[in-house]
Amino acid sequence: MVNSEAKTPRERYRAQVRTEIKERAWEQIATAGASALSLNAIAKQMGMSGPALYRYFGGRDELITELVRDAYRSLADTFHAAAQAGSGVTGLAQALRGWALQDPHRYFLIYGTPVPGYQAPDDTTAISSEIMATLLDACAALPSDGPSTPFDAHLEGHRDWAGGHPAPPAVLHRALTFWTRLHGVLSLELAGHFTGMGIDPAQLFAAELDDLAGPPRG
Amino acid sequence: MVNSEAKTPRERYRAQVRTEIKERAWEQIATAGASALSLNAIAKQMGMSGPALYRYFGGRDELITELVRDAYRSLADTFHAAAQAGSGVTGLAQALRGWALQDPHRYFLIYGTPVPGYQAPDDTTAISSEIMATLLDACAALPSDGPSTPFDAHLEGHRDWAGGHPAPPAVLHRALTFWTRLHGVLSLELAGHFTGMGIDPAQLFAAELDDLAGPPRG
DNA sequence: CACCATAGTTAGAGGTTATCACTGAAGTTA
DNA sequence: TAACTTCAGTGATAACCTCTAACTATGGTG
Repeated sequence: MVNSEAKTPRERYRAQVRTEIKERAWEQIATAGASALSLNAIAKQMGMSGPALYRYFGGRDELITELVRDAYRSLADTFHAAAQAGSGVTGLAQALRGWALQDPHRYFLIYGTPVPGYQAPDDTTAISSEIMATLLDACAALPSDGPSTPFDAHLEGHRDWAGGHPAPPAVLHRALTFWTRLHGVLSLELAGHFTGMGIDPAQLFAAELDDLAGPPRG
Repeated sequence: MVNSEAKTPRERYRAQVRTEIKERAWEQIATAGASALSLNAIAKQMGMSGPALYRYFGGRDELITELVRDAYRSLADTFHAAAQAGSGVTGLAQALRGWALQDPHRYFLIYGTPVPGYQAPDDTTAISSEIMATLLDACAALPSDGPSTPFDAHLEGHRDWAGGHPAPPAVLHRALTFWTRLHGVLSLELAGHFTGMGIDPAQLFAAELDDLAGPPRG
């Protein structure tokens, strides 16, 4: 018998209830944000009473941690798929934006305001570097490169985060700015800071992407 | 008698208590984040009992709104001071970073994950455009300019947010990217996404700033 | 001094997370 | 089949939270 999946019926049931709880949690997060996530409400919605959920999750924080993990996993999968589609960094960027717009609260759960005491568990940083790896691959495939900047020199000495990826500093730099710039536009868009301004976030995003994927800056 | 300030002793007292409440609220936000702000705790800390605070603020939301307003005001003042110091966009950028690092939660209160039901009152958007105006002034003083991009054309038709500032689209574009790019680096830094990576956020920020203030991109 | 607007109080409704002791049912073993 | 063990779900309870309502007491003002 295979150890990994579907062992005892009890475990099957347990896993099913766990995923249903998470589904309800996602619904709740999608409508009201992570701060409004209520174990009580989820329990009531599932027809059972409050403390029952503590059989499945140690508490609110543990549930949120699990959701963060799932969100990271989802983004990593999206990135992998986009990378395999082979449309380079622009494909990755569009995949990122699509993923973010599909559920803004999920994006904020990862990249938004950090919750007070919470800190990401180790495996999320593993998934995070997985994401970074596919981004680095895409950036390495771009035509390189402009003059070396002082920051490139700094990166030469601090490339641990790249997980041993054999890319020149300029590529690391590009991946980093890809991340920060697109996050800059995206997070402001999702937070609604452009709504009152009348400008089109998609075009601003595209402009940043053009500047990123196009010219090796000089 | 002057209408504007220090009228009756009661109003003086009232204003004093209001500011003390806000001070405590800021302390609380600085340590535990905005989501953990508790009127009850503030009241207890001030030696009075819960509901007393409702004489001074309509509720939690109204207090937070006030804090958001103050945060905007503080940032606008910081920007004005930096602009008057006359060190251009780099001065503005450094002022922004210093202001953000001085109290990260205050930054997130403005530019972080939007709180569920809350939406900014009108006057905060007024302050926001005040900030944008000084940024536009600084950007207009930069040497211009590269080739016109498609997004510049879009901005030509959507420049309402600039509040009638007489700047060419390229300058509007630059101000916008100044905002989004620096916010990208800054928000990720404040959220701690660089801590495990070993890179220096200050240098990444500086690199983005160089790219922004230096070459009219091509 | 008398009056009254208002600051602050307690009580309470309704919400939350979380722990505890208990019940009852399901699965396991003799 | 009968006995036993494990565990899901329960209600009660504690300790918080926001916010409303009614009441008291005090300070400023006619």
